[in-house]
Amino acid sequence: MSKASEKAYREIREQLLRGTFKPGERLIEDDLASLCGVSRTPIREALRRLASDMFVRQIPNHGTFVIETSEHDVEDLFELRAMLEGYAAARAAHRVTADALARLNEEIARIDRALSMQGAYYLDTFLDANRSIHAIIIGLAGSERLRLMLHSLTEQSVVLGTLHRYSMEDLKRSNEHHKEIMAALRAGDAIWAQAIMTAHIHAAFRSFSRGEDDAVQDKERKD
Amino acid sequence: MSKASEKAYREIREQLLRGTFKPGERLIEDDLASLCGVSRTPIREALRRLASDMFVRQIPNHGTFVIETSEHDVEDLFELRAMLEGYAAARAAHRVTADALARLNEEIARIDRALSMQGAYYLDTFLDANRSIHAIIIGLAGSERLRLMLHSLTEQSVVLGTLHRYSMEDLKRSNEHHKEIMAALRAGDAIWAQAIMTAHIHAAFRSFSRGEDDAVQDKERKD
DNA sequence: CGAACCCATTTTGTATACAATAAGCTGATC
DNA sequence: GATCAGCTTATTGTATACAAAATGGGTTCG
Repeated sequence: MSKASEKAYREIREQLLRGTFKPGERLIEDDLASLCGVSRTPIREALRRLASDMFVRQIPNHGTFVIETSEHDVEDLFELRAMLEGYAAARAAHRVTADALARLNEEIARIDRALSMQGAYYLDTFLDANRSIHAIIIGLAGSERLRLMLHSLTEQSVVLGTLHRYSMEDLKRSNEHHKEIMAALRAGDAIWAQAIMTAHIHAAFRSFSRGEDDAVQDKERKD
Repeated sequence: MSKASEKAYREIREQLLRGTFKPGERLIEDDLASLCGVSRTPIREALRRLASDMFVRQIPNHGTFVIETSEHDVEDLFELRAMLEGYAAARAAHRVTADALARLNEEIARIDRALSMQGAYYLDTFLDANRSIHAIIIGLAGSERLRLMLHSLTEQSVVLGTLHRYSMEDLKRSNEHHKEIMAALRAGDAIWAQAIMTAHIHAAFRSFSRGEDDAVQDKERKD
């Protein structure tokens, strides 16, 4: 945690996201240790964290392997996220505060500005503000367990490469959803909030799924 | 995992459930090591697992502490379980097999027999069969992620001492729910399955909550 | 020619030793 | 008398050494 363990976690995670370690590949603790410049002890801690994040899979006495992901997995992931975030939004509608609404409004405006200015880093701004928006809503739900579960799911969607696949149209619609979610929260309408949030996640999945079509066909042709 | 780590995990978990380690108490790795008869290395692995199970809370460079639980936590836990198991039941209705129905039927009958015979271990039988029933349904849902999340939640409800609080009436109603869930699955009716499963979990919560009333009132009087 | 067994090597699991950091306590100073 | 500094001790974090287990390859036997 304090230094070596955290460093190892970040480094291995980075390599996994970069694709240096391929799905199914076995990760040797000694190799990772020399790669990260630390001993095996913090490496083992890092691998355990990555396993609980479902980035890798550990088999006792056999080693740890990079997770192999399927199309079915992606759909599963989004469905769970849609359900849990919908639930979070419903709870948030009952517990929303003026301060939270103000913060949501600021983030939503930030996305609007970034998208209209068409600057170089509009996507980074979107991703950052989007993360904040969802964090605020999940925070309003007031369940640490729920927060952890959703954190795990969003982490997993990162490793599946579901980001950077959205068109400008997708991003604009996404932010319109944000505005509607905020309206539902302000109205204290839990069912509305839940429904629009569920739609929001499903729409994101379809955007991703559309962009992925070629790769899917390639994969399936091999079988 | 293989031996020492697993032993340490089970031993510490056992002590936590027994209440030997009190909520908020700090757990010293060295003490646990001598208690379990292993070195600190597997102890640290065990503590990490227990932390991801939310049995303990780890603060970097400060130590690990037994989780402190509140009434709000219990309600939160059951609400999440109700939602997730309801979702699992809905998915199960679409994917149910004849074999699974047969196994469900056997477990339900096992509970009926145990409850009607009033034997000494009817509660153990109930708990075991109940676990099987829920495992079968979650398995039918076909989502490893969902299975893991629910496993974590049920583990947590164990540490909160939510078992051994149910009356005979509660257990009988519970098994009637099981029968109705099975009927919904056989009919392939996802909405019915989801609704009755959600009710099933909420009923369990109210049973538990009722038995807990005195303790709750004591707690609240202090504030 | 194939399969199974045994040995060498690699890799994971555990123990111990060491380093770094935090908590507690004594004593000095204001 | 209280507070803060510095030291001592206790505890966590990391490295290394050792033990157990698994993989892989080669040989032998059917």
